[in-house]
Amino acid sequence: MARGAIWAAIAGTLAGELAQGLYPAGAKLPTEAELAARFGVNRHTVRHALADLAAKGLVVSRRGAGVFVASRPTDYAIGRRVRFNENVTAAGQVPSRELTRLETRVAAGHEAAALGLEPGALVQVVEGVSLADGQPIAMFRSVFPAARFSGLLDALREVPSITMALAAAGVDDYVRASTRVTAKAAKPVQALRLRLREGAPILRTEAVNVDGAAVPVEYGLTWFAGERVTLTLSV
Amino acid sequence: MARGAIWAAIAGTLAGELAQGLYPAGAKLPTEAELAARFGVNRHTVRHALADLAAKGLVVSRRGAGVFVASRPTDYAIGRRVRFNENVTAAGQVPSRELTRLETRVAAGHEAAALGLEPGALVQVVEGVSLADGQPIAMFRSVFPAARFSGLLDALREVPSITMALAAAGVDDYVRASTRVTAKAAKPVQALRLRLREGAPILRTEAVNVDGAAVPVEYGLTWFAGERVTLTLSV
DNA sequence: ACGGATTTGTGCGTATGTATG
DNA sequence: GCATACATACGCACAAATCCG
Repeated sequence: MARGAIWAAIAGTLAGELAQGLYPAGAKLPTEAELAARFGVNRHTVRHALADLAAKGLVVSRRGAGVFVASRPTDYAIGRRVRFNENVTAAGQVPSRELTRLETRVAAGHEAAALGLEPGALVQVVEGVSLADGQPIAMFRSVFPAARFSGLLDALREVPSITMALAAAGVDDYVRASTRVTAKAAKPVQALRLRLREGAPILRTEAVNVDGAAVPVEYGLTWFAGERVTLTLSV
Repeated sequence: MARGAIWAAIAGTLAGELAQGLYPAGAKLPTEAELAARFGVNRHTVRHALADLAAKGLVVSRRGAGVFVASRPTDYAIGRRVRFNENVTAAGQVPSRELTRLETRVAAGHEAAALGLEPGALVQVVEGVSLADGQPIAMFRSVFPAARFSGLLDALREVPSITMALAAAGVDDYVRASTRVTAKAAKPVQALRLRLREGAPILRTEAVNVDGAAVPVEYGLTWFAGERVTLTLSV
């Protein structure tokens, strides 16, 4: 700890305590004065450390109120190629997911249309929650043509990502063909799953992913916790 | 100027002078003490402004040496999927381009070979300069099979990127199949276009892009201003 | 090669402004 | 209105890296 600047050591200590979950997301940190006393340094030195953490997106400060644990990830890139795991790992977090439904059923009208299927065709449906460092980031529902991906549901139980399950089904690459983004208020069930209050802002994206031959492989709806995610639209 | 923090006003003033090209890339800014005297503020206030500029990637400071104008963009990702606009926008800059040539002609031997065409086949050729925030980043020459992309030149006049022009021609996705990188010295014409001195280092990349069916759609040469770009090879 | 001057980095102390609760 | 807490700004001092004669 001796080598390097004092502020860097303090920032590292605080970052460790944040990663450890000592302070829950949204919690208020001790005041700058208290932190200065704790580490035995001037308040400016604490501020330098906090500025570093703020630049990394770990904390957010509000004048007159305090310094709070940021709800990460701050940014979620939405481009032609979106991989949840890449977004999360790029933010230095650990991605995980919980599956809440796996089923094969008849496609709804808009699902069949989005996937270019005949009305009444069968589809595989997977629903679940995506988490970063254990905190819910988004709910998702993905719909796949059942005729092409017969073993997909089994694969999804085995591997940790949709990308890998599709790869096992022979789709080694896919791109986002279209995306629509709307803002909604959280319904009770959504608020429960995403650990939000009812009525909290939700970002809803609707996307169609296609393979290299432009054939639709997935029709996906995702509901992001608006307070924890900023969608970044690239191109 | 009165509203807002002093450091923010100073940062804005300096950012404007940088954007104006008052200091060339790589040049040394006045010392913190000099800037403090110029703006009539404490050195800490100048440091706050410089820290802000550094966070935005506009300047780089070296202890004992000084503060220097950053040569942006620092990184230019070269992967299987390269889109100039994505690289530039990811760096927080505004992409643009100037077309210097649009023509249809007989393919040269190496061009036909790269695109898998018969010798003597016709190709569409577009040449131009890519800029980020108005500063030249690279010269490019792209060659396309004329038989497949008859309306491409017209599309290129309409849309701001090659990716979009190809999309209009039915290629909604393409990947970089091969890339070769060499280093050259700027020739007089290149130095003029890229606003470099003659003999300045140039990074020359030669790439073949293919569509989802592995059919070549573009043979491209790009000459990057070596002093302003670092190519990052990924995958 | 060396040493002093220069320049940025770090840290403390103090004072005042401004938003919050 | 009042106390609290972060934001800004000034001043001083020394350390560390670089530069130059």
